[in-house]
Amino acid sequence: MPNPIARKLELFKPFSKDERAALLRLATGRVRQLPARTDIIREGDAPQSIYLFISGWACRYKELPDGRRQITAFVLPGDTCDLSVFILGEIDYSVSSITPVTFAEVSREALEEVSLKHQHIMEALHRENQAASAMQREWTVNLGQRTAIERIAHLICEVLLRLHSVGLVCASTCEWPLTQIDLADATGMSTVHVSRTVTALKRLGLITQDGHQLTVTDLPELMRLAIFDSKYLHICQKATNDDAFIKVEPGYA
Amino acid sequence: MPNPIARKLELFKPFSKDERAALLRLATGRVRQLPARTDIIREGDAPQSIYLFISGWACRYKELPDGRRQITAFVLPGDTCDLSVFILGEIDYSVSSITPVTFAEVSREALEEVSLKHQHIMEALHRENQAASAMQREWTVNLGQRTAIERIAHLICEVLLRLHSVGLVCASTCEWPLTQIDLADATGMSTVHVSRTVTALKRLGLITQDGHQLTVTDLPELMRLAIFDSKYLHICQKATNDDAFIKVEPGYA
DNA sequence: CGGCTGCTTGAACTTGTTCAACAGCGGTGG
DNA sequence: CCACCGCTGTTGAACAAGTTCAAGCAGCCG
Repeated sequence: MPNPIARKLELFKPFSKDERAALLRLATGRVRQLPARTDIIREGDAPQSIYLFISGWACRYKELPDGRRQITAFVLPGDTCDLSVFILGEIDYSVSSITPVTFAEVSREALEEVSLKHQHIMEALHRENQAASAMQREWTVNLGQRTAIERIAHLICEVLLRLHSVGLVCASTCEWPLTQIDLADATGMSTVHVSRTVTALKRLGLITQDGHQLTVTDLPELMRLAIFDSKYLHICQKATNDDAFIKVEPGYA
Repeated sequence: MPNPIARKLELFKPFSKDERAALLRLATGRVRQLPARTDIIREGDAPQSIYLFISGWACRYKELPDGRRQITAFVLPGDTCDLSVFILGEIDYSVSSITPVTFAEVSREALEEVSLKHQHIMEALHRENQAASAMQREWTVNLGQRTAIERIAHLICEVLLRLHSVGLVCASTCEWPLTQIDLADATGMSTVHVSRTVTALKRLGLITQDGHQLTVTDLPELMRLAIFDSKYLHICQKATNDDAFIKVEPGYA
């Protein structure tokens, strides 16, 4: 599999050979591995690096002092985390691995050096960052306006398309390491209701699960149910042609 | 009143005389006024300018095709909207005025020119942008984890502190142009329940309303109820000393 | 004055939560 | 190898939170 970071950052605009090489150097420099369910960043940290995620799933979350926990985003291969450190200083959320993860650490200095020489790489990182903001807005809509089944369906659509954009979906099937507890924390629902809702999606013939694999058996209908409009992901269409099983409709309709 | 844009952008790091002058030039260049309840940006637009809000309230929102509407942020004096245009191209949300608003339009060219000459201004704009992302994350938490009364309380705390940071709060009182419909769209609740919840906050002696003015009569208790931690706003502490009536506790506790 | 919009209140209803019991599975240790 | 344990997911039943429907009221503007 090609490096998901290059793949993801190139979605909008292909890199030159030079740029790709520079990016690869970044992504193979200080590579770290962590086991599943381990904190990578804790709220209040002020890390001196950004992270480029190479493999595995993680999540960003915030906790209330009484233990309530909201997952605010999933971090998938090819994602970066998080450019804002250098701008805001202190971080107001935590990041934790869900599966074992590997990621590259890029120091502020390394990043600055690259940004001088390779403007396009910096631009791509900023675009990635803004796309993450757009996702955050859509999550706000998801929690505020959608019903339980719409929420879960929407989340599945989002993850599937994002995984697809980095080549991690095959025949509408992808890894699915999320527990229903994760799903509950991401959608603001109780685990009990998540269970019932996922069951409902299966009974509707929209998804099936086999171990840690999830298959979307009727993506158009899942997207319709979720009122899913992929525009907010800002993923270039070109990427979605690799896999004949995914056809992203322009707009809802 | 001093220009809220300079005031807001300077919260983190004061500008030089030169920079302040340049910013003022931007903010007094192409100034536009719009009446209340008017769209400023529509989803799908690709504006060639960013907006610096000088006076009045606006909101960012997204609509589902069936009419459900989620306000994802309030835009207050001193806020900018939205740097990401130039990075992502097409915009995935709408912005609409709530009161009559005045704002300055800054073209891409003007911005690029300033960014070359006045690095600090650009940095401040980026910081503002990242702070908006942090707010969006907190809104996700608000909708996902907090109960009705906590949500409304949290929203009031946020707006009060933000207004305070640009000098628009006096003796714990501020303008409050939001209808309960706005509040409902922002918190994902029905207007009926917003009404009951606001009434509850009044009965608890935490807030009072007089026409379009809102007074927070017990901010510490409101913050406690809301489980409000101001850190996510990334507002410098210094700003909050101007008004003796507001004391932001560090952390919840 | 009349009509509109926004706010309030009651009552019935819906959605999702909580509590509780249990099943399945994988890992660990005897 | 089996017994046991903890974790995850499932299901039922009672319950709570928030919605919907409906009516009425207050304030504002023309």
